[in-house]
Amino acid sequence: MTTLSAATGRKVRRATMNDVARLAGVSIKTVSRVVNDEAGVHPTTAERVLAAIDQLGFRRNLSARNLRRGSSTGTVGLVLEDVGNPFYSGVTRAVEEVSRLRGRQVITGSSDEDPVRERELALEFCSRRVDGLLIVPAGLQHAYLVPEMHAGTPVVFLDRPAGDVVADTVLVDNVGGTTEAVRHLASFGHRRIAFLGDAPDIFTANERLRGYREGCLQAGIGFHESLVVMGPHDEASVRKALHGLTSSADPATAVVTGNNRITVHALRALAGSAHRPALVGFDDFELADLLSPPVSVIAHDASALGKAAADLLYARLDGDGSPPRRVVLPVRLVARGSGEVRV
Amino acid sequence: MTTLSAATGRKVRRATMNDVARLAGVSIKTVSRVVNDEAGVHPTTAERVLAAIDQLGFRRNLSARNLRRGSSTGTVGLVLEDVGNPFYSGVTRAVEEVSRLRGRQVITGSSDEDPVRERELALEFCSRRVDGLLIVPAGLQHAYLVPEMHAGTPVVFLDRPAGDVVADTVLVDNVGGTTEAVRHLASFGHRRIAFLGDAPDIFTANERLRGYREGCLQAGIGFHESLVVMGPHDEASVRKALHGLTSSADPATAVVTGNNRITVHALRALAGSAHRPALVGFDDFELADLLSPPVSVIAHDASALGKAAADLLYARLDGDGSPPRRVVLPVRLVARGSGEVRV
DNA sequence: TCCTCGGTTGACAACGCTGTCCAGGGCATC
DNA sequence: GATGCCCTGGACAGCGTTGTCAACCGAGGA
Repeated sequence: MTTLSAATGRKVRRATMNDVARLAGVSIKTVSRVVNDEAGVHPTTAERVLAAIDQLGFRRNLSARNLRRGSSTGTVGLVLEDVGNPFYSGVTRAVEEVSRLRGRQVITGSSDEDPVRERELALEFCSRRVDGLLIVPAGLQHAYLVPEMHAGTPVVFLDRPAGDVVADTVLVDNVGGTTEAVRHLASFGHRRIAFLGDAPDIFTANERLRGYREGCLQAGIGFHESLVVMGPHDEASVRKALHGLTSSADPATAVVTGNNRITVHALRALAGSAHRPALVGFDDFELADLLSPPVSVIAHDASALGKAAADLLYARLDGDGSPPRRVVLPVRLVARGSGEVRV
Repeated sequence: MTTLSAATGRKVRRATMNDVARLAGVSIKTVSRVVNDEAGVHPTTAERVLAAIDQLGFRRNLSARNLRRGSSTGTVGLVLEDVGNPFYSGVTRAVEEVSRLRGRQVITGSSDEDPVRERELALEFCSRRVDGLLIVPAGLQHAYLVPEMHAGTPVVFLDRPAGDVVADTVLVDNVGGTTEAVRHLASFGHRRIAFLGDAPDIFTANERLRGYREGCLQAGIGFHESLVVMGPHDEASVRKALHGLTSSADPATAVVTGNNRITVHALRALAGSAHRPALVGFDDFELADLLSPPVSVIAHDASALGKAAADLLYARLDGDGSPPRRVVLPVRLVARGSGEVRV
């Protein structure tokens, strides 16, 4: 590979084993042996080789090595919505942690919830011959992965299931969590409980809506379409939705927010308002306990999600050939104050 | 490459161009031409090849391609302290963004502030022949990178300078920011302003301490060793330090915290306490505006940092051979309330 | 002295792909 | 009918590395 030297702007070529061999006056195979700590090299020879390596700044080319050995590339691909989102960076960290123990590197990419971009990323990773793929799916079409899976690249879906592919999947208990949130609020006397969710084509948003409905039914307060707003993303739309919900003739006295971003937008919208609805948010977030009132949440663990998915992937890489599994991680309600307000 | 098929547990081999060629009844070179959209293939032939590709689930092996072409691997390596930390995940996102436009993938790794781990990661990335390296340095020894840089791998240091290597570096104005924080507090009448910083062997911690001292001198309130505590990491030690500072005979009436983690620990320690010292924290963080009182901070932009570093790296990759640059990004004081309290 | 044996070392091919160069066939031109 | 050119397709080498196999060398035993 030739490239411009940062220091000099001169064209440079990285030293190869051949260069080292020439300089050390040995065959290339001997260099290979030294580099790979293989037995059967005379100490004196090894020393000469090491000196040459040092002098030339040689570093073994892993691509060539893997190509020749036909072995794994030692990488796994992680496609998520946004590496910058604290929730996903927790996932990333956990995946990295597990991968480090397995001696593998993680390549990440953000799909920004765009199915096309997801596909590009995943296939690009496959071209790089990652040993496995972890994907937070955007959209519902994943048939494009079938050839890859068939060719031996294990795929694990995180946080959401794939649309049209049977594969390992790790989810959190979206339905159970939201159900519990509603029942919790109802236990404090609330009967007009609103739900503010993400766009309904997102799996988790839909599941949480299901859980909300289920909670309403279980609490005996009925499910009212008018108390549901799906899709608001930014602060303005959340503010507007909240205003609509709490200022109607028969206003909502409590709100369940469908994810951490919506929760934060809602908190900002409600800041300083005179009478605030009770609130339980899906997803925990830092400092929730320091707000006033502290925010009650349905908590689940990004690292647990990442770890479970990575464990599953590595089990496949270890040869686990059992049928695809679906793991659902538990969530727990953390009562901090904002949800424990009587009507 | 052989591996176990996730679906069947059977050994599978990915199809190669050779397989495709055999199936389509053409030469391997013709397959290559089709795959690379090269001109000069009869449409009928191309169609036959594409059908074979489809049938076999062939996907070009990028490692082999890059090896043969001697071209870039299309990857850059990013070594930071912890991908899970929101600050760094903002950096990661920005790097990814810039890289995407340049058609490159990002490989990340967390050093956990461990120089040995940082070195392992960086050199592993070099073995993978990343086109460039972005490093948030841990420790002060980076001579190990000299052969790599000499071999043509550009390196940009982020957030902190390297110890013993002259290279491109992107920093934020640590000194200026802390100086401003102290002067700001002093302008509200504070004369006993404490500083709670990270371990002094971390560059940013040390710089911010310098800024603190400078601020004290500029404000004419003198620098008092007894008002400085460096090194506390966890909530317990921050709590202890704060208690010591605010309950002495001549207590601190204001505090500057040295980074976002310390700020958060301090806020937690101070929560519910009767009279709180004025506080300005280094690093902005989400929800700072929603706490009571809202937290004043020295803000700087993780994405700006990541973008600046990535831009610098890609300039080098584009052949920029000018002397190493040091970019210092501005910070700004965001007054939200916690720092605007009179003595 | 010859042979064997263990310890070292090297020649060579091949991993999957692409750049170079050449062959064959069809067509227009002379 | 011969010549030259374009179009299509293939043979071959080689990117940097490692697995295979064989060669060499000195020592020790028959």
